[in-house]
Amino acid sequence: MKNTAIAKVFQDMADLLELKGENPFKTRAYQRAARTIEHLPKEIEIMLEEDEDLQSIPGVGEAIAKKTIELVNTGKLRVYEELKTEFPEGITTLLEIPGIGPKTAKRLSTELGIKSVDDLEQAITDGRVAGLFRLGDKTADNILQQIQALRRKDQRIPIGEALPVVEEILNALRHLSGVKNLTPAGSLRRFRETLGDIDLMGTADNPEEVIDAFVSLAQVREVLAKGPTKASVILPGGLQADLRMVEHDSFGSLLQYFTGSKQHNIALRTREQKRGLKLSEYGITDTKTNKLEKFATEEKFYRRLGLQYIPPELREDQGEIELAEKGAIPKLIALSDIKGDIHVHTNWSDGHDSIEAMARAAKAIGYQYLAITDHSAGRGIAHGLNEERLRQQIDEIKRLNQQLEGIRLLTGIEVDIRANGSIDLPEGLLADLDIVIAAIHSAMTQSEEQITKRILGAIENPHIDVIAHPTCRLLGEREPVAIDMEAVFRAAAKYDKALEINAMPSRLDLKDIHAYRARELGVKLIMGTDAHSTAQLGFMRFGIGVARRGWCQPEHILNTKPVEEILAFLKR
DNA sequence: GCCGTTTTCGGCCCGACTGTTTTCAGTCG
Repeated sequence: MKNTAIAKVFQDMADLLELKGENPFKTRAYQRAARTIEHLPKEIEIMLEEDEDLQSIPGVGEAIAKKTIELVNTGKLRVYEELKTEFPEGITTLLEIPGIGPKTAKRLSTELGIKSVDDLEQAITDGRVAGLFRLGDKTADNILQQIQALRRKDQRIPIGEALPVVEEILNALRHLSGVKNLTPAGSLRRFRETLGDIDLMGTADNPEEVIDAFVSLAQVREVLAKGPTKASVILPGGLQADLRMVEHDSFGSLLQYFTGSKQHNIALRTREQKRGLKLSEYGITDTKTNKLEKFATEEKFYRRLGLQYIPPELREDQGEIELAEKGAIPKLIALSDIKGDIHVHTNWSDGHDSIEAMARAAKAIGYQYLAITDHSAGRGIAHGLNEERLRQQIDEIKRLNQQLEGIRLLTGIEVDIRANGSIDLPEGLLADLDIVIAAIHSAMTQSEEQITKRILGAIENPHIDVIAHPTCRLLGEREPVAIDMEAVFRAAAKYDKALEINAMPSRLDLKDIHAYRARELGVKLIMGTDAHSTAQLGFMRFGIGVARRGWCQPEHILNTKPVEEILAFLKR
């Protein structure tokens, strides 16, 4: 059983225990374990194979470890099955409605027999909900509105869609006089791959003016709330954005608080509580003297706690606080470390721009090299290159390399791994290229065994250097294929092949925990944008976000290295 | 149910808002 499935059982157990009115700390223990397991870079199945102690996972103790083993071995959990029989099916779906917690859900279920969101909607319209003790018209109406909002609202939005909109907004507000520190917080600042909402914050001499400008922006569809220092609006796509303006001298603790993650902040506060310090968005209070200390920057906030600064991407309660204590936070990769892009398309296949335009754009970014990797002529891929056209392209690139100064083009291909595992270009031709990237573009519904076999075959192929987007997922559009990633990582390490972090924001494949695990196993990683136009070369920053969330340093990513070293790797 | 540079038992993050109430329970982030 995979980690995601295990996590789901424990999350569901937490919900049911909460409904049952169990000790809230027990409930929280299950929630914490669920969250940690969901984001664990290593599959628990693998941990057990290697005789690793599950209690080394933070938040997993004797009881949850035992239950986890039962789940992995039998595919079921006896206490969970029993717990489920105590409640009507579907009751936990009520908890997904904002404003409904365990107490209300339980009462709706026992007093009105509500089993689903549809039941609830009916009961509100009937007036039955407003008739309950301690619930009234207003509460019932709010719940109804939340139900409708939930139905309208799209799922979590990929960061690639949200970030450009947010930047437009911030740029529009930044030029107002007296504005400082305008920045995103929350999951956007931590660079999570999808976002539930947008948190923005800043300081200004005249905050009200900034709030006024914010709610009158062209992007704003609806203003939900507006006060002197805070406003909430709805952006296109149903995305909610909150702007909060604060005092200059307490900006640091506030930004820290609203950046989260919630788990990171809880861990931090629990730690400091024992030392007599109380942490909040306003600052740090000494519980003896009751004196509040304010912080203008996050750096000063962490320093006061005796901690090294923790980059937002690491704030997930995955061991970063312990490292910061020892001063051992890794120096994460930054966009400026990247020396070239190794995965782009041109108008020779399905890209928009010429090779030369791509080269000039890459040079303008400051890259030393750019690998041209158009599609091969595989089935279903628009204008893929056959043998003859690829030969022509190689000649064209050689010609351009003589002309262009300050940028080196590498010849390459994104070759298709066919459904039967074969490669759709002859090996002799692949041998003539600087870089060969292989990827799956078809037959994505095959079994885990078949897909994994296709990828492993490509890794073992001596002409192939890089595997691109192995899970083939498209955020919000296509689920990842069934694939044994642990086997992929181990084969890549064994055959010294690079795995791509595809920086296209709809892919981000490898994702954060994959990058983490691959790095842990010593797999070389490489960053490609998969750009189909000059503008898309800018996708690199999304890949950097994934790499940073995977705790990657420059040395873990091949294209932080100069062209000679990349070529040495490719020609090895 | 987890966890320990005060503890193997007795704690467990913090503050704010809302609606329904005569002082607060429930929920959220």
